[in-house]
Amino acid sequence: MRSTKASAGPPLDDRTTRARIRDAALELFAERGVHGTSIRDIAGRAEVSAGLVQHHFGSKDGIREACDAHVIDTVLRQAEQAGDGAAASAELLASMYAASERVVRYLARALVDDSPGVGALFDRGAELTAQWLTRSWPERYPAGAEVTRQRAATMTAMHLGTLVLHAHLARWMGLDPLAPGQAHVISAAMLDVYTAMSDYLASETGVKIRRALAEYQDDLKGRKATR
Amino acid sequence: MRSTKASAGPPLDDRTTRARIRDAALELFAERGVHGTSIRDIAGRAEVSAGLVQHHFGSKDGIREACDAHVIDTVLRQAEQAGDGAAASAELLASMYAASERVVRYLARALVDDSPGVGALFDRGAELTAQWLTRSWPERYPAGAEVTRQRAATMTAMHLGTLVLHAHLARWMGLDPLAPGQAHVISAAMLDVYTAMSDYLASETGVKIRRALAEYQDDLKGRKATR
DNA sequence: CGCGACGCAATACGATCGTATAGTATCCAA
DNA sequence: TTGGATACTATACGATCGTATTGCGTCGCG
Repeated sequence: MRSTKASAGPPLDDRTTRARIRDAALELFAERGVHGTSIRDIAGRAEVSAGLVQHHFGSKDGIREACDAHVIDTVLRQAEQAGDGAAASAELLASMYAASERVVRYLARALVDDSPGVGALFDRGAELTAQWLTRSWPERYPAGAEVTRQRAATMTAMHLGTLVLHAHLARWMGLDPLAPGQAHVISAAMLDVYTAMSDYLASETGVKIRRALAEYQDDLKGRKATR
Repeated sequence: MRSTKASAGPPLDDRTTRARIRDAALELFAERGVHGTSIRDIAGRAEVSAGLVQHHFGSKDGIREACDAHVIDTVLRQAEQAGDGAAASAELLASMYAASERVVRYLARALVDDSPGVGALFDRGAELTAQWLTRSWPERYPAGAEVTRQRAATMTAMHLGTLVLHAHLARWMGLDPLAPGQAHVISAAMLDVYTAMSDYLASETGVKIRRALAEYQDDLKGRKATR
């Protein structure tokens, strides 16, 4: 049924009814979260019966796992192509934006909806960032050191923050950064923020702030050591 | 009942049973999201009956609004005290961490659970950041300009990203940045990331990247103008 | 003393949820 | 031709949800 008969052979996977259901789930999970979406909602958007959703994915958790798997597959595939050039996470993000809007929107929600699979994606991004830090400043960020892990994780969270909080950015900037072709706005803005902060930290005030924080941390470390 | 009789007169608000219910709601909403939390869950954690929750807040949406109002009140109160020194958002974040762990954890979830009230908090943070940008670089970030709005919103999202993604940071760094007394780890890491990126952007590669992006944006602008 | 107001629990209700089951149509292989 | 997968719909069931209702005890105040 549903004709088009397309190519002759194997169940190529995509654009099948199963894929349409999965895409509907991706969209609704991204919009309302997993808890806020019912199987009947998904069936409605995919224009099939609720029973069919269950037939293809077994359970609601099955749909979620299928969504996670599809997103992970897409992201990792893009990550390979993006190479490991400098600022890996920024490029990776950009290529993902271009790959599939649906996947990116789901990813943005899944990062705070604690899906175990998508959590591994954060880890992968943080790992790439850590490697980049070590490559750029080997003596400052040794591989595996605590400081390297902390900086890499924080930087990853900052970059992904612009993804996760896209709704607020859209409201405040008057344009949706997840809409097709708008990703560069965020990339440019992040780069510009780094540039501005670079100036700021070189200023008199910036030097003072850095020194104050360094002293505070030394103090903290000293107190911990003598405790 | 519940003795202590405390002060004589009016329902002073806090530590009343009503406040205990609200705190339980704050915790559960933060942990599982609004959709993932039932009124009976809240009643269970507050050790009261489900009917009492309804009696105090009217409906589930009423509880949510009460949580939002309490968080907004707490945050704004902290924002006043924190002054408007440099890097306002960082200081504001730090003082909030110290004020109430429960409030911060709820805020982290509410920022991606689209609560209208908490959305206004993002706006307030972005506005403070925009003002700081304009004060620091008046010619580069004029008040009200599009570039100022974009940079301020992006910077705010980057900083709040470390809040919203705290679970991933906790997993990757081996310590919960929202635990009492751990906020400085993120502050220090963010500052260090800015410092590192400052070095990077001054390097040969960094200059090349910035030039490439500038050309890309000029190209984009030109194409839009001649279209 | 009495009588509302309030804090609180218990129960009941309709709606909706995830899921199980039964049934129909279609198509490929023996 | 037939028979069993496969794709798909329809319906039903038990659990849980938000909410409304009712009732009980305990104050404060006339």
